[in-house]
This record gives sequence, C-alpha cells and structure tokens, in this order.
Amino acid sequence: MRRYNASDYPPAAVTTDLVVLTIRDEQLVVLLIERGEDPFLGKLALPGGFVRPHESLDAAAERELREETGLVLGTGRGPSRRVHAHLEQLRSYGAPDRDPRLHVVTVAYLVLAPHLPTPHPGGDAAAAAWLPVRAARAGLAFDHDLILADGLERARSKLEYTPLATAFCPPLFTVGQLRQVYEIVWDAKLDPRNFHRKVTGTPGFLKPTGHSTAGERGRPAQLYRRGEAGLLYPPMLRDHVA
Amino acid sequence: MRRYNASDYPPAAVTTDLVVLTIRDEQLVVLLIERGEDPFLGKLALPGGFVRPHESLDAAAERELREETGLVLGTGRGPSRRVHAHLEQLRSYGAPDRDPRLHVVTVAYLVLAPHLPTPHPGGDAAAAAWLPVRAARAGLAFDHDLILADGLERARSKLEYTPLATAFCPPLFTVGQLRQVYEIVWDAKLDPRNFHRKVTGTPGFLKPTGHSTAGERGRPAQLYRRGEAGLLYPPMLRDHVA
DNA sequence: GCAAAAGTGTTCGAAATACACCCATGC
DNA sequence: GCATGGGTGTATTTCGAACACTTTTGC
Repeated sequence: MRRYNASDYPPAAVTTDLVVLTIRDEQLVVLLIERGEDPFLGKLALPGGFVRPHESLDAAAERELREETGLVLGTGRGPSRRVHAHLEQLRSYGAPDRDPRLHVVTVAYLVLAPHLPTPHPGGDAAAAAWLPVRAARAGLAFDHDLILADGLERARSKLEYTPLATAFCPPLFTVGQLRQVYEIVWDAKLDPRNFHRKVTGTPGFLKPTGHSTAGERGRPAQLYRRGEAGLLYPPMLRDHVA
Repeated sequence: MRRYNASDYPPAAVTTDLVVLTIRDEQLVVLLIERGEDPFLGKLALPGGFVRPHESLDAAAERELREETGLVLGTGRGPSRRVHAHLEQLRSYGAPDRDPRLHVVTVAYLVLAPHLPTPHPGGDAAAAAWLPVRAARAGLAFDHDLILADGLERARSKLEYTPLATAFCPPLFTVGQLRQVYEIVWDAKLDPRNFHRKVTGTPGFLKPTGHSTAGERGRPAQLYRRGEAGLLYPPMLRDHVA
C-alpha cells in the first residue's frame, strides 16, 4: 500500500458473492444460479461477480443481485421487483486456488428478505432459482459450500441477539409469524406462549400498530412493526449443545 | 468472475491491515506504525500491505505482521520473536475513496496476543509502537479509525461468548489475571468472587493444571490453561446499556 | 498481627421454563 | 359446538448480583 507503481498491483481480482436467504413454503431457501460458463459450467453457485473500478463493495453486491436476478434492494418507489431486505457483509475468501483460473478474492454478503418473487436470471446466470438450504449444502461451485455454511451460521446466530428475524417478515407481522421464522431458521420448536411473552417484553424489538389480522383461522393476532432496537437484551436463546 | 480476459480485471488492489491488540501496563494497546511514505506521510496507521499473487489472505496478514514489526505468529520453535497469538479476519473495507490514489480493497485482521515485545519497524514503516487504544481512537491514516473501532468492538463482544480472553494471557494463568483482561478490555470492574465462580463453572473454559503461583502477594492462586470449548455457555455478560 | 489476594456460602431477586387456562375467531 | 391459533397467569427452578466470611500467603 505504500508504493503505487502499476507493476505493484497484484494480479488478484475482487468479486462479491451473495448468500440470499428467504423463507418459502415454510422452508429456508437460498438463491442459486446455474453457471453458464466455465469453470463449473452447469453447476450451481451463489450469485456474484466482479467489483467494478471505483465501486464500493456494498454497491457491487446490490448490483450483482439486480443483474443476475432482477431483484432491487431498497425502500423507495420505482421499477417493480424492488424489495425490502437486509444486506450485510459476511466475510472475505481468498484462498489462492479457490478459482482455478486466477487468484480471486471474494467478499461475501448475506441478504435476508421476506418472501421474494421468482428471480429473473440474467448476466452470466443460465438459470436462477430458490433451493432449500438442506438440499444445497454440498456440490456448489468454487468454495461456495463453505460460504453458504458461514452465511447460515451467521444468520442463525444473529437471530439470537438482534431483531434480524424481522428481515424475513413483511413490514407488518404477527408474533406467530415471527416465531415461525425462528423455528424454521433454527430448525427447532419454540413454546408459543413463552415466545410471545419474551418478544413482546424485549424493549425495542416490536412496535405495536394497533391493528390486527382478520379472516384467518383462530383468534385474530396483533400486528407489529419492527422496533428501534439494534441489539436484543435480553437475547433470544436457542439451545446450545455441548 | 465468468470471463477471464486481462481487460476484465478491475484495477483494484487487495491489501490486508492488522488490528493487533495486547495488554501492557494494565492498558489495552494497539500496534501502530508511522507511515514513511505518501499519502499520509508521518501519520499513524495500522500495519498492513499488499496481498501477493497466489497468497492467501491469512498468509498475507501474517507476513505483513512479520515484515513491519518482526513478530512471528505460531507455536513452533524457531527464530526468536515467535509469539502465540489469535488471528482472525475482521471484515473488508472497499470504499472507492478510502485510498486517495487508487481503489484499494483491504481485508482487515484482528490479532490478540499476550504481552508482546517492542516491535522492530521494517518495510514501509518508519516506526512501530504500542499505543493505548484510548489515545489512538482518532487521527489515523486512511479509514483506519473505523477499522480500529470495528476491531475493538469485535474483541469486546467476543470476550462474552468465546474463551478469547485467554489469548491475552500467557499459557498458564490465574483466574485473577483472566479477570484483569476482562476488566481492561471492557473498561469495567467485575466482582472477583462471582467472576471466579463463573469462569470455573463454565464447561471447557479453563483446564486446571494442579499447580499454583508462589512468591506473590496474597494467597497463592491456582494456575489454569485454556480449555477446549470454542463457545462459552453460559456466556460472560457485560452490562448492556440501553 | 496486618494487608492483600484467593476462594466459599448464602441470600435475594430477575428471568427462563413448563404448563393450566382463557379468548376470539372460522367453520 | 369444535378446532385453531392468540394470549395471560402462575408455580418452579435456574442463574446472576451482592456481599459476609474464611483461607493462605508476604511482610
């Protein structure tokens, strides 16, 4: 970083890869593309691509998501397919042989969103689809099995101490919907009664709207919005095995 | 990532920067170098530098630490200055203007170690020194203020749910020494009696050695080694403010 | 003896768990 | 009515905070 001759630029390329998670049919699913080029032609991979000159990493991640799937992050109005979602950097992967052709350092991102539309493949993707994470745990291109596993672990642990589960919910949601998110992501059963008391009692987790559901089975439920808290205290605890 | 023509390599360079923390004179200190070149000539910065072709990110971080400070990570025998330490990736920073000359993506690492020797500056560093983190919180080169803040927050939070505090201790240590680590890193006072019960009662945190200290003030203390656990359950809780 | 640090016992209150029970709706 | 999910009350237990007290050393 101290000298700036062109000859000192290492021949490493920078990409972003995305672990996009959402819930469909009561399953945690991940967005995968089918590679349309070598290497790994025809194999499944996480969406991603090169960071452009003078483009921030976050911007590159959003652009890749848009190009390969047609999904646009953000809250404003605009062209369709605009979705609310949580985006955060996961970590970087730079093993010299992770790409067989050249040294590629990738910065992985984690995207969590409520039920998303079917993606429109574009760019280098021959196809794009949601796959249950159980089915996607092995056989991905490059080191994407590892990246997916890290993304899942990040998502699971952040449900404990942040209100991140709300990223899987629509803007207005019930305590029951929120509980279902925890149960699906953690693959665990939670007591509905204690869960209710816990989330409504955690400061800043939920903001009541005064409205409730109607027309569904059972007693109508209060609708909540995500609260202001960035960290949950006390945290939601999942069972920790030895 | 799909095409491999040289013209597609974005002109972005990849570096690693290191947040090296240790405890000296009962203070949390960070390793800083004085820049010997423009930009930011003469300013303080985190040690770091280019990732070389076909070099892994972790290897680059270790090499930069060695080149700029003479410190060698690892447990084996060999040339002096070899130290035990914990090294983990922190996160990546890629704002297009974070380096005034060219788009540099840096992968930051966090290094935690017990009392380290005075560094020997080398490479591009005009000087290298330990500075208390309180004094180093502003005025660093590039976006290193931000990277340091992120590193501190990571270290502080990982003390809660991992045995990482032991990385600041020598191989054999007492409960009192471990408590001092928590107190210094968290800048908080902890009750020695409850702390003792808590750490000795957390499975896998500490492994008794059967030995104890002697020749110091007060009652001799049992010496422990770090245990096998990767995660602490129940976690050590610091006071969470609203 | 006195100071200092290690370590144990006990009490108190907050919070997690388990579960009995009631509420409000669709059918 | 009955099934279904929403929501409250309450007993039990577990755990952390506070702190009195004992232990073992150096001086």
